[in-house]
Amino acid sequence: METENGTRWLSDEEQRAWRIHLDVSRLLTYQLERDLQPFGLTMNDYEILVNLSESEGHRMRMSDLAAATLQSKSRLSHQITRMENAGLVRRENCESDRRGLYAVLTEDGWETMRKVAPHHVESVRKHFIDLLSPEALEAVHDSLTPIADHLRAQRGRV
Amino acid sequence: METENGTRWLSDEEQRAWRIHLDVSRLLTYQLERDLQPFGLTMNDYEILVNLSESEGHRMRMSDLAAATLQSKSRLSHQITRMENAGLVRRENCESDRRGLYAVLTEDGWETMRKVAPHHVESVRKHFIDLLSPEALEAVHDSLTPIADHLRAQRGRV
DNA sequence: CTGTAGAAGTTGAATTTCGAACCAATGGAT
DNA sequence: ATCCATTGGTTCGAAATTCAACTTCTACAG
Repeated sequence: METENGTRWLSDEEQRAWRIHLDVSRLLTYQLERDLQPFGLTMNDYEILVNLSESEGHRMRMSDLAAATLQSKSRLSHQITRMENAGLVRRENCESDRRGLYAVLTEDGWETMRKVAPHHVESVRKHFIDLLSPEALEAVHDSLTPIADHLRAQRGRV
Repeated sequence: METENGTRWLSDEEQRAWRIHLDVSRLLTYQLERDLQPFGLTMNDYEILVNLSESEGHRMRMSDLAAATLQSKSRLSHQITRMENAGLVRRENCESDRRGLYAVLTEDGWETMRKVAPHHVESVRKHFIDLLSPEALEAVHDSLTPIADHLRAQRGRV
């Protein structure tokens, strides 16, 4: 599986596994995005709502939120501005650290979350979870976990 | 695992598997994108180069290319324009169907491909393939395949 | 033939994302 | 106390993406 210049090319199995992972991840976000559209939300919006909903006080520091959702600060900042305009969240400043800001779920944001969540879960089931046997589910989880760890470690590195 | 309103919420295992898949797919594209940056290419660029390289005559119809790379026609059109400006591909029209266009790899595009491919493969290995045991690789492939099929079937549906 | 629905691609404007530069506040060193 | 390197966040301009409108051509029904 190695050639003159020393490159370890992918075997057929490796190729296939890699391709399928790539395709699924793209097709899946495409589909979930689509299922969310009728509610006027994007996956990004939704994920932020989830994170805030699960946090106490329905609030999170901007940087924590950025880290949790794997977005750049810049991108999150824009994102929150849009959601603020849509009335889903508001910014509140943080008195313990005067540089800091909280993104806080509004009543409207909370309501939206409660309304949309069941549909989104249904969507995730239909297009992913329910297509996996319990064993497959476990296999996927166990296989992917070390990769996630590895990638998170790389994340900040130069 | 079901609640009053009939929603089948995700179990903890399901949650975890789902989250990890999502995270891996994001972290991975982020990382691969990064590894490609020194060569002045994006994953999109690269994927188009691959597709063209593997096609006979180093050419593909725009719509086939769009389908193969899961992009919209519009997006592909812009993408090819950029790559054309970068000298990696050129458009050629198709005499069998006068609406049609081929995207064709230029000599430069081909050279770039040959130069970059080993690094990209190395990157895919380092951040994905080599972190999976052969069994895990097979499990991932087998688990994800039906999902990909399902999603491709949904794809065009209204 | 002719008309017309649909396919192939492009275009342009609006939106989103990225990256770098920026400002303000913090927490240690000295 | 005073630097000053870092952290938290925003902003700006450039690049990428989306969405709808548009043109040209094909295919095929009548």
